Amino acid sequence: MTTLEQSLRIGDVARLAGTTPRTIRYYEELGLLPQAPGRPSGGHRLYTQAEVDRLREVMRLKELLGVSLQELKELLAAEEARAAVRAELRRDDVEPERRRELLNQALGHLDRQVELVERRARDLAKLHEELSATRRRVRRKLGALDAHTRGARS
Amino acid sequence: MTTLEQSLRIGDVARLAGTTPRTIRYYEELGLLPQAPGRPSGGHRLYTQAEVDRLREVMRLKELLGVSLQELKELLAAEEARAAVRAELRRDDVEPERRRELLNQALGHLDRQVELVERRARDLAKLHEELSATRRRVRRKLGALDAHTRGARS
DNA sequence: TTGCTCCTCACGTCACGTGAGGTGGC
DNA sequence: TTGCTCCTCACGTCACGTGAGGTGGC
Repeated sequence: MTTLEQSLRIGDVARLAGTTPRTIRYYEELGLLPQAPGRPSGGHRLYTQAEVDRLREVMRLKELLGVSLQELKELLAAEEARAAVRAELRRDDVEPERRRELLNQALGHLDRQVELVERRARDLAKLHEELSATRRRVRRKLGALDAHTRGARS
Repeated sequence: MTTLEQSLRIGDVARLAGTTPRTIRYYEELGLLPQAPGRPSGGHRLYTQAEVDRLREVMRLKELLGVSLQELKELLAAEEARAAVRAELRRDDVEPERRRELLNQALGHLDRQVELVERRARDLAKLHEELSATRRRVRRKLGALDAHTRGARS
C-alpha cells in the first residue's frame, strides 16, 4: 500500500499530457477534471497518474471528435457513469433488469462516439484520396518534364 | 457568355456552404476569401458559385486538418500559387527549370497536407479500434445476461 | 411603401494564453 | 535565504455569435 506516487504537481501533469497548467485549471473549473482532493483552498494541487490518463483522454477526444468542451463533458459523464456502474455490476446482487439497463446505456454512449469517429474517418479518407490524386498528377508532370529534358539533351 | 450566375448574396453563399454571413465577412477580413469585387464600400457583396466552392473547401480543411485560420491561410496561399502557376504552365514558353521548380513547390505543399491527413487518420483509426473493442465487451455481457435470464426462466 | 436582407460597429463567448502580484515547499 | 513552481485574479486573443442602428434592392 505505497502512496509514493501521489506526488505529481500541476506542472508535471501538464508536461506529461502535453498541455499547460492553465488548461488543467480551466478543465477543473468546467468539471471536466475532478477537483484535486484535500486541497486547503489556495494550496497546491496534487495529482496521481490517474489524472494524467484522464487528461490525455480528454485532450484526445476533444481533438479527434471535434466537439465543444460542454458536449465532451456530457460524453464523459457517461463514461464516469460506466465506471461507477462497473463497480455496481461487480457485485452479484444487482437485479438482471437493472443490469441490462446499465449495459444498454453504456452501449448507447459508445455507439454515439463510434458514429462520430466513423463520420470523421470517412471525411478524412475522401480528402486523402483527393489530395493523393492531385499529387499523382503533379508527379506525372514532373516525370514527363524530366524525360523530355533528358531526351532533348541526349 | 452569360453572366446570369453572378447573383448570389452573402446570405445565399452562407446557406449553400452551411455557415453564417459573419463567418464569410471574417474570412474576407483575414484574407482567406477574396474581397467581393466591384463593391462600392458599404454596398452589398455579390458572389458566384466559385466563392461557394472556395468557402466549402476552406471550411472542410479547417475542420479536418485542425489548423488555425492563419496556418490555413498559408496552406491555401500555396494552392492559389498553384492555380496561378497552372495558367503559367499552360503556355509553352516557360523554361523547363522554372517549370520544374513550380511543380516541386506544389508537390511540397501537397505532401504537407497529406501528412497532416494521414496522421489524423491514424489517430482516428486507433480510437475507433478501442471504442469498438469496448463495445464488443459490453455486447458480450449483454448476451450472457440474456442467455442466463432465459436459462433461469426455461 | 412594406419586408427582407444587407451594411458596419461593437460587445459577448468559448477555450484558453499571458503577465501581475503574492505565497509555499525542497 | 535563494530559486523554482505554485496560487488567484484579470486582461488579451482567436474565431466567431449576436444584437444595435441604419441603408439598399425586389
